[in-house]
Amino acid sequence: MEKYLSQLNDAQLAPTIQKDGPMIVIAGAGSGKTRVLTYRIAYLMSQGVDAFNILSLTFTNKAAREMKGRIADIVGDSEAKNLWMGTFHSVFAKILRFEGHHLGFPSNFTIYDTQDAQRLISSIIKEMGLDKDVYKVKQVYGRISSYKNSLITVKAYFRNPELMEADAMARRPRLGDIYKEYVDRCFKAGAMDFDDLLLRTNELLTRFPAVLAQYQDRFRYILVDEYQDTNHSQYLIVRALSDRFQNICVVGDDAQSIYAFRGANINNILNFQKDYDDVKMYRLEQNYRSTKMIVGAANSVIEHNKTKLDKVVWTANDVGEKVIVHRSMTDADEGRYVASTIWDTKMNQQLPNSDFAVLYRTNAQSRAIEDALRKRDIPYRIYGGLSFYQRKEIKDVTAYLRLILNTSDEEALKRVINYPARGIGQTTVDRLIVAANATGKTIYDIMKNIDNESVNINGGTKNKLRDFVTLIESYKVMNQNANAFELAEHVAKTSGLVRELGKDGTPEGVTKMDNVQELLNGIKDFVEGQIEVADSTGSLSEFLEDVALATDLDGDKGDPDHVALMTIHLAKGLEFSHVFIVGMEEDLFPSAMSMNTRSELEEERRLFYVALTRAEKQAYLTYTVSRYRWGKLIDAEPSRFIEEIDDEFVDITTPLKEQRFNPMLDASIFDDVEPNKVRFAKPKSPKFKKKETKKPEKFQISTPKKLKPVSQTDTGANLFDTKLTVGNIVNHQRFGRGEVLKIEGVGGDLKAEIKFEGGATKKLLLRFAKLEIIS
DNA sequence: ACTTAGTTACTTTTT
DNA sequence: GTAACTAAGT
Repeated sequence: MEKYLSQLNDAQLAPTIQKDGPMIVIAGAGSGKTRVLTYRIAYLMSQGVDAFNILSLTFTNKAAREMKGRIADIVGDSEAKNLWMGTFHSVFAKILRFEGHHLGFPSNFTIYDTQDAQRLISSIIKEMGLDKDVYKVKQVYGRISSYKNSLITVKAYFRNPELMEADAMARRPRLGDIYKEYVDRCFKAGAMDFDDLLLRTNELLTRFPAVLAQYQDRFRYILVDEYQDTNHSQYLIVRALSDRFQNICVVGDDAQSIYAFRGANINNILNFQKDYDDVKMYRLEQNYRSTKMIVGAANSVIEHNKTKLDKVVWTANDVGEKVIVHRSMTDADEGRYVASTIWDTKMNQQLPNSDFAVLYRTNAQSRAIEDALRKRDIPYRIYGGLSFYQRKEIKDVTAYLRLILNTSDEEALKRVINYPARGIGQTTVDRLIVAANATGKTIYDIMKNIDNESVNINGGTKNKLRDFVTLIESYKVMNQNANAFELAEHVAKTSGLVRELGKDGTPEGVTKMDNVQELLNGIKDFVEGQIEVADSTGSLSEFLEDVALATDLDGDKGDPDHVALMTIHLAKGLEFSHVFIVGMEEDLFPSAMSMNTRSELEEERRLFYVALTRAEKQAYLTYTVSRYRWGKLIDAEPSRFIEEIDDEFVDITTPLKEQRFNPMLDASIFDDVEPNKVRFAKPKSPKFKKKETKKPEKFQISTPKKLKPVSQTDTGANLFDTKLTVGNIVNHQRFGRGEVLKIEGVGGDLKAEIKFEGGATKKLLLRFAKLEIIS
């Protein structure tokens, strides 16, 4: 242990070896907080604390796994295995499996992901006969989620006139009723959503003092990482569990709080000292990660925030290079700049691809970067976005598995009852739901007893329902003996799912089939891997729990030498030698939706701070003059954050305020094309060049708004009067090669029907589709 | 009950 | 620029 402790500086050592009592570590970016946490746990164990008595909560499963690995290196595998380590959600899901029966939940309860939850809310809104344009599913879900995070239960909601009034004012007086129905239905389905995992834990600990006492006694030492991102619900759990021994160590950085939008409460970290007696506070301010330039730039940015703790991050590292700011004309140019800079840098300095990361504010920005990297043959990987487990074909398979474990799972049932199609339509399902709601039974129970139920369903359909129940029952029997992989494979084959996907010969269909195969492989790996793990049985339910709480960051397979593409949120906690932060534009970063209040803007700024501090050696900021967004070309303005960096830390290669590219002033090349419809992605069209020198006078006499709208026909003809004819072989970026079968429509509505290799026939708007004519 | 065409919202971030 | 959802037609 001495050997490890000697690796720490004085500031890191102090919190590491404070064994008992409440403490908070304010850890600046790159200051070695993970090291403090891991060594502290190892230290506790070396001081005789039993691993069983330590609970360590992290922000991602990946962080937990890595930390556990590092501790295992110090104290040995077998000891490290006994640590409770994971995200709030995964740890308390596990506890709820044991204790949920106190609350009336079965141990095999389902975890509803966001999609399941929103579907249920959507059907409730429909059943209640409410206007879906007033009660927007996402907004309703958001409200309910924030209530749960603030521990406002249905009861509490109806006791609080202010909340009810607020919803009534927002033209949603029935919100409380939806909330109530949603909670009831989840309960009946034996399901918890993400927020429930925390809310129900709170309920458990509050209502059952004996249970609380048991876990208080068990978790004598509690450590919480990324404390700045905890919400009220998580805060209360930590409070309750640590109340007896008060051996609580929280680590965080208020400057990196970026999850307020999902209920994280920055006050948890700002007020920690008031919550416990005699709190020891430590600060880690020396940054070991970045150059002086990057640290200086980041510090000067965060200075603009009003709400923050006093902390000065400094570094003894080299001065390094200034942050480079680069302007591009369009998002495609931006991608090219990023790709060519990566290429040049890695060639000149002999660096691996994995030294580079491209960070963006929104997932939608990844496409332009991807295209550019692909053209340069630079290996990359996109993190986040739609996770593997959220894809339709994967959710369909897991829905069968969920239903086998928990036939009350309403969302799983609705998903698969008629997929693949077996003649059970919406009407039948609606009637079953009505019957279920009226009797208090689950839909599955109604189906099982269909002969004795008074439902208005005809004999033929009843037979189909019986067949479905028989199918599921046969799976349940199999589940008693087979392992998760055998069962999943059997289900995929016999349910007709695989047959259904096999019929679809399109590239997408093939991909889907591959994905299902990958899922099955994953289950196989899981089953085999779990045999060695002591507290695991390799059961189907365990696999599904992993799936429900998995994120894309978790699995990292394939060639490790790739450029990483991800959102800034996802990049928190990671570091790269060279970091590109793209889309540094007003309305994008800071996001247009986060500029209404100071606190929202400050969160965006912290996000920028997080992005900058990911870089070890070099940070690049790029912005465009106009960007293709929502299928349209939008003018962009450099982000205010660029100017907030002190001049001494940045190298602005192109002045920010230079006359921006304006199609109206400089658009002779586009002739009479309507300016906001101009698409730069087609510069090869011969018409563009031909008209470059013609008719500038049109623009001198018209302002953009008064400009007579050009008819669709003209626009289309100018832009897309390519040589595309029936019979051409074309290449599409995503769909691959195909043959043009038909061309229809006029002008901007010009469509081509293309039969792609593999059999898919698609109608594409030529205005949007990027087609390359091969022959 | 299934198929097709049309519409919409997505594009702020995620356990 | 598309996927997912909805409404109308068969």
